[in-house]
Amino acid sequence: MQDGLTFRALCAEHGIAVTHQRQVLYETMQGMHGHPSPEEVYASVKQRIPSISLATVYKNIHLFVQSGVLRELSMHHGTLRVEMNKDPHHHLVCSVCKRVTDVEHDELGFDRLGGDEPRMRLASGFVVERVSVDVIGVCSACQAQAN
Amino acid sequence: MQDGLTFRALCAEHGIAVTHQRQVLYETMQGMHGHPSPEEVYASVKQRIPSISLATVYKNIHLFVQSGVLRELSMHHGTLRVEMNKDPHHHLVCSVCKRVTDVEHDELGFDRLGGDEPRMRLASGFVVERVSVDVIGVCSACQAQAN
DNA sequence: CTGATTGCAAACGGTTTGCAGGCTT
DNA sequence: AAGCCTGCAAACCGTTTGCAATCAG
Repeated sequence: MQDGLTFRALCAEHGIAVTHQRQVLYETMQGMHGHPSPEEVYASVKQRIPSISLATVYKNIHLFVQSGVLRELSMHHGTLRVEMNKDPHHHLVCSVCKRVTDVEHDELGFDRLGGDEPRMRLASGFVVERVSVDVIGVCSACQAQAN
Repeated sequence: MQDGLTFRALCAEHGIAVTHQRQVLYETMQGMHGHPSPEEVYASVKQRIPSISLATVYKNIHLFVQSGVLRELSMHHGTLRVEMNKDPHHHLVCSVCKRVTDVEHDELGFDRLGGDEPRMRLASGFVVERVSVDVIGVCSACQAQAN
């Protein structure tokens, strides 16, 4: 099965050990769309490995992210979320139901946003209240400490 | 004292009752800069009302935000943060120390970001890893339900 | 064989809730 | 007087940790 080979290669590439739970975890997550929470991932993986523990899910999600196996992750509505969409995109966060939906960069029309028209409506029907931009990186203080 | 008048007016305007702890809470928060967490606000308010409880701080922060007395709030590093900066701005989040710093829109130079140069450095020395844009608003499903 | 990884259970930190007494309107 | 607001303590939820047994390299 080629998935097996792929995962072995991935692990070798990133210098982490191949365990059964890691492989199943990885495959399961690849099959999930959106922004699954650890609990959701756990529930899904449990179908294939009923004995797996939530702690293992957490440990390995962190490992995947640290080692670069998983692309990125974002903190939304207070729980850890993993980003499954590998294409460049942004997020629509509903202030009522808190659901997070992806949008392509182009659909946003940034040239019209950010100014003085807070109530614009996107093609999807989403009414924009405000735009929050987070620039993630390393501050100069932490760069200095890194030596 | 004019602060008292201002706060009374604010409460009337937003239809909430005036209590001593609310007033002190509000004044204290106005005097804080950055993105204080409830614990930080609590510690600060405690200096003027030693008997205040953390639960009251939480309840009132939520009330302030709900009723519009406080401008906006953002969820960063998993804890509730209140936005004290009323000017339009964005956030620099350090991926190492997690500290959040404000940036004016202009300093970001969006025209150069978002493309294929992930490692640009801002004037402040902050090295950009990625940009995360959240568009907050109401999705069409929730608009339909609001009737 | 040695060290990393697992599963469990207990600890943890931030947040919320139920309740009895006190305060605002 | 009626009801909202407070402070306390317990509950809660998502996440982390310590540990002994097990597994990968």
